Amino acid sequence: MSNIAYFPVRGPAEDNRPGKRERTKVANRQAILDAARAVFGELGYEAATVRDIIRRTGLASGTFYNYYKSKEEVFDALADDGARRFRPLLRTEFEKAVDFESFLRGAVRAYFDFLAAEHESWRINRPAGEVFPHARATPEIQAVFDEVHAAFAKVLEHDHAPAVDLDYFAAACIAVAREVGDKMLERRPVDVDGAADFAVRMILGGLPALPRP
Amino acid sequence: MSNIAYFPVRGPAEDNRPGKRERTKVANRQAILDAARAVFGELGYEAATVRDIIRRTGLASGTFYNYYKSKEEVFDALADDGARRFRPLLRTEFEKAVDFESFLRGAVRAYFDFLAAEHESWRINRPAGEVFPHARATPEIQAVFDEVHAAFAKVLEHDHAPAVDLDYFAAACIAVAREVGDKMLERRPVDVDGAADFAVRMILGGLPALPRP
DNA sequence: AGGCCCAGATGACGCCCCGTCACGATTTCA
DNA sequence: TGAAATCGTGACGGGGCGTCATCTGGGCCT
Repeated sequence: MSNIAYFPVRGPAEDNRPGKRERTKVANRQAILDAARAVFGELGYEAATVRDIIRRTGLASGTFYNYYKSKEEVFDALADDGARRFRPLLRTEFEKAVDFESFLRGAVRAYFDFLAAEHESWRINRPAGEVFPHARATPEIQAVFDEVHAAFAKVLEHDHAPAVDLDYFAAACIAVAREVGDKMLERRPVDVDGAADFAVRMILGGLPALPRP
Repeated sequence: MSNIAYFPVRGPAEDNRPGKRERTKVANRQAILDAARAVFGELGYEAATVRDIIRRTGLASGTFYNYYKSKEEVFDALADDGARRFRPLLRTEFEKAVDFESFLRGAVRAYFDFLAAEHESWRINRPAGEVFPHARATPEIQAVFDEVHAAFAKVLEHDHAPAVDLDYFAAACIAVAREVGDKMLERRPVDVDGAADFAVRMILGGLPALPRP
């Protein structure tokens, strides 16, 4: 053996790759998240257990609790993840928008596209009838709601639109988008355009403005 | 003591009161339901256990399972109970209605009144943030949805209104009513009139028709 | 009234899942 | 290289779940 010891040389391009500890940590966290998505998809939320999730990763049961406190927390992390990925799309629509109508149309369209895409990674083999607790108000989801609320306020003000009860209005819009979005996913083929058109007209003009099929 | 023994005489008005067996059965079922309502109110749905419920009744744990299969089933029974009590109110509104607008107004108003009344018996001491699985599609709740759907179809046809995508439309209306109703309950004082007015205008005319506060 | 029968109340039991913790392996740092 | 820190591990106690053998008392007959 050379008596010149080997030391990893860090060149000018500093190797800022985290150490092994850190790498396995993020890998484990991600593995648990992936396993959880799969298990929730196959067994449904209620039936899934922490051990079902951790078993799929090959890790020990105790390890799960180094990353998440409970099944609920993992689920919330998945939900947060979705919300976190959606937020930039929403922001883009806000920046593109020139008035309330264009913002609404863009945002609904973005949401429905997002829904359709996510749909694939979830509905693998879900027991019929079970409903995921979509409504969980995780921090990131709440942030999305707040952002919608704020965007509505700004855009409506810019339009010199008459003041409305924003709390009710934003809630109603989100409700319409959610429900029509859900129904959209149940139809074959999935018609994002049609559903988005419906939701936008519903919000902008109510019953008289709806498309006639 | 008189030597003329006392025998309860069953007159022509036959005593068809059920026997003691049957009476304790309905009493137990009701006791479990009441206890469940209280426990769900105090601990929230997730934290509540079958034993919390049965303990409050003084019955043995096994007895619970003579009446309901699980915590879920008891919760669904409570939800069904609410839906079953609401259905006649909805039907009354349908019979009173002369056109779509009057039906919608009556139905929304009835629902919000119902919500405000039920509110009392539930929000006793609920842990903040937890959301009940309102969305559970129990048979009775599904029946209410179907009835709204059917009523919409009949009333709109009677109005000679242009055909719309009833599935989307009914879902959107229910979503608006639910969400605005929820928000209504969070405000002090609870303003049923204002909330109903908002929801009805939202559905009938969308954003431009909303009241300006 | 007395006796038989069975619906249904009872609670102990075994099962499974939960969350913890003491231990050991591996990485990091001096 | 050795000490210290970090984190994976799986056994364990705790507790809720749903069942079942047993017991109790109401219904019904003679």
